[in-house]
Amino acid sequence: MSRQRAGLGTNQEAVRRHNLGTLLRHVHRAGHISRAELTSMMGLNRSTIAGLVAELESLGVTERALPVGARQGAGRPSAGVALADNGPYVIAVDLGVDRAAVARVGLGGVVQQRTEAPIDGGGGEAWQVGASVAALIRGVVEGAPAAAPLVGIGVSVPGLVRRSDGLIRLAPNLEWHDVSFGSIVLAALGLDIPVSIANDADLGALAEHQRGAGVGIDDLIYVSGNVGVGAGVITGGHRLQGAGGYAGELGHLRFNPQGRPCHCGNLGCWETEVGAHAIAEAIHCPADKVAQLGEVLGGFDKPTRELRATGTALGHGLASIVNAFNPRLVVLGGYFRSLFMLVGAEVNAGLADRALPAPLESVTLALPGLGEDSVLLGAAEIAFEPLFVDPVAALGNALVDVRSRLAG
Amino acid sequence: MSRQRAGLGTNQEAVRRHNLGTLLRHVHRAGHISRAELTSMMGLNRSTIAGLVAELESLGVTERALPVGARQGAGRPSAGVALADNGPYVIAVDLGVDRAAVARVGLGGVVQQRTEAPIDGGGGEAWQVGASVAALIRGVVEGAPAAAPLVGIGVSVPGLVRRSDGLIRLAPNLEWHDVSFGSIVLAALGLDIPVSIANDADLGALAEHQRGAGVGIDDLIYVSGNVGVGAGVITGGHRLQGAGGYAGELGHLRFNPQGRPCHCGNLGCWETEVGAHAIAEAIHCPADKVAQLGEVLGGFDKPTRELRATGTALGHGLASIVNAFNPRLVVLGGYFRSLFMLVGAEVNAGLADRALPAPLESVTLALPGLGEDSVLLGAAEIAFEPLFVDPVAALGNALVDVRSRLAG
DNA sequence: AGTAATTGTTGTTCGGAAGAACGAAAGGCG
DNA sequence: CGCCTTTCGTTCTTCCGAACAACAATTACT
Repeated sequence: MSRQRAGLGTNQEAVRRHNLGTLLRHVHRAGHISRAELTSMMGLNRSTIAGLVAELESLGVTERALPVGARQGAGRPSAGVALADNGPYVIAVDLGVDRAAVARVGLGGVVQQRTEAPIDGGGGEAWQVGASVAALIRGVVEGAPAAAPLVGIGVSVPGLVRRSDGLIRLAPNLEWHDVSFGSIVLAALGLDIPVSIANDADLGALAEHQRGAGVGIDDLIYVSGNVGVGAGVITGGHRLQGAGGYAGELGHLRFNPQGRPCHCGNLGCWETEVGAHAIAEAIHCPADKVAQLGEVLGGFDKPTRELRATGTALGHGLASIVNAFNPRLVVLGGYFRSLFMLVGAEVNAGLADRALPAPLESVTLALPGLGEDSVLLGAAEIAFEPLFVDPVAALGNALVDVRSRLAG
Repeated sequence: MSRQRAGLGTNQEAVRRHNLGTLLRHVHRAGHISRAELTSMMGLNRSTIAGLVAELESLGVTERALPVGARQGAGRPSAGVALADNGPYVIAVDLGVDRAAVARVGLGGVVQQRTEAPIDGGGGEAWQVGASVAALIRGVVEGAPAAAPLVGIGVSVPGLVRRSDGLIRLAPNLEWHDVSFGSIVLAALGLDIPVSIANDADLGALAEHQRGAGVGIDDLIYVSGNVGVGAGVITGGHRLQGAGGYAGELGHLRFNPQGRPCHCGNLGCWETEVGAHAIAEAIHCPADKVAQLGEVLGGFDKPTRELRATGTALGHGLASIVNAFNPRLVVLGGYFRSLFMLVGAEVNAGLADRALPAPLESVTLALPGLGEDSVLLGAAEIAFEPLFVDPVAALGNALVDVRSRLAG
């Protein structure tokens, strides 16, 4: 779950910090869990768990709950650990091509409040979008209890995000270059809290791994069809980020060097065959509907010949991906969801035809288990992350009574 | 450095185990290191380090050494921690297409003894190869001090290895399917010790990361030209294995669908353009020399036009890889080493032409820092791994006086 | 009702990291 | 050359927190 900083020893405080964070991670994952389960899962003593739970309760994060329902055999029922009302929450932002979604999300991945608004995709300046997003954030923060601490903001962006500082290097469909969106939003809000920014497909992968179609699966890929084609990779239970954070740009895998020109400057990238513009052209979809390609595809009840060919191309590209990453699961998000429901047979056939036998035999293609909210929940996850690394410190940095601060 | 099992808490013994293992890992990496450096790197107290070092000394793993040379400023010089003679060692096996190399490797990656012998690549049955390898192992074990404990055996294989049990699923150039090579070697030796088996490119990546061109670089790829084309990926400092352990099969990325047939059944895999057979054909190298393609290429002093085209194709393929994984370093091993020395300009140009700007700007192509021994040292690394996870337990399982056991 | 099984609670033990005090070994300086 | 400063090893003590033991609480089963 956690990857330690290399080479460090474990000192006394680190033990407590890690155990407290791990316990909270379990509660976050399960929502409602018994102390007995925590004891067996964490491999610690009953009394140790009791101490940790007591600390979380005194921090206002969890509260004692009734025993969790189904039991087997005799014995005293184990007390439940549940998430507190007025517990910590985060703001999740999903920046799409034509709209921004903002939600207040509590522990357990509970969407407490949600709004969205159209944004000016093409020529919209970043500060304008930032102002719109800030307004949406104000809206969802209004509804939060004053006592609840705000841990941070997580933002999903359809583009390349530098992991060292969250700078948006390139978001082709927003036409952004080197935008420090975190600073923009914080300035518009007048707040100073941690902002985590990441690529939309990466966050889709994270969310599907945590609470979607990929629960318990430590090697999965979320392939996102969202005008451009991107992917998020979870390997060994961790996000594959790469040196700069740009890993997963699978839309620009070489696919057909005799193919069409891609906006990246090359010929025949995979995206030129299975990207939104290519599909829109194949089904004679008007250009202004490309951003809603998922809905358009959902309107089909039978695949056309062109769509079947696209499905095969999708499968062929996935074969390269399966060979390279050997995932157990590939989740098809964005408009690929609708496409896969139409031409799943062709996709699977194309994959089976081109992948190596060994990696092929253990892989499954699946639809997202969280529907459209994958990415938003992923944004919430990265915002929560500091809380699981060091609960006490993260709560110390969190903001309480955000509403009045926003007013002032 | 170490990835904990997910969800577990840290109990008392785990702390000591982790600290002892981490300290030993540092000594293994540096070879000779001062206690003061260990104190600052691990973030623990002086007295704690002293206790850990004392335990390692009593285990016979390290011994007290003179202060490490260069110092700055005043103060008492810090005692050195050095590797003990008669310390633990492993057997590393590198199974090539036409020869097997076997070495006795001590902590610090010190090759203490090394042999190799030709093996019957094409039709050689696995048990025959296993017998040859066992004989080589007997040879290098002969030279070991009787008191030194043997921790395990690490084996590198040019093929797909299942990570759950080390089964060799497919080694095309050995013509092996589903071979349990570990059991075969152990049976031939009459011993029972841990055997770790992995793909050659994976181990090359590991070794270059640990002590080669990629020291300190947590995101790198080792691309191996070794008849077939494979790759090992280190991401976030850890091996990218995938669900079954087959990740990194980049030789079968789709490259040119109008291209030549590949032995995997598809058309135009990258391997059909930059694989050994393709290159051999391009330079009119006789078929029986393909296994020595590296040496053959080393004989060129000027690239031919065909080789320059191959270099460009290599660069184009690497562009897809750089887009997908965003490494900071790509190490070109096997015959790619010789090829890169000849046509490095074309490779770099091909890469720069096709990769996305963001991942491109931070990536470097490099030659292996360990030459031909990358893979062998990687095999030693995986054999040592249990020692760093739990030194006391691993030494408890290790064999002492192996020579007499082999005789009996 | 009685027993076995499981868990919460409380007080104690114990392992090991941290900290303080002191001596040892170097460099720098007059 | 002696003294001071700096840094480190050594030893002893402290302290944190996980483990453990004993007992009470709560269920299922007979």
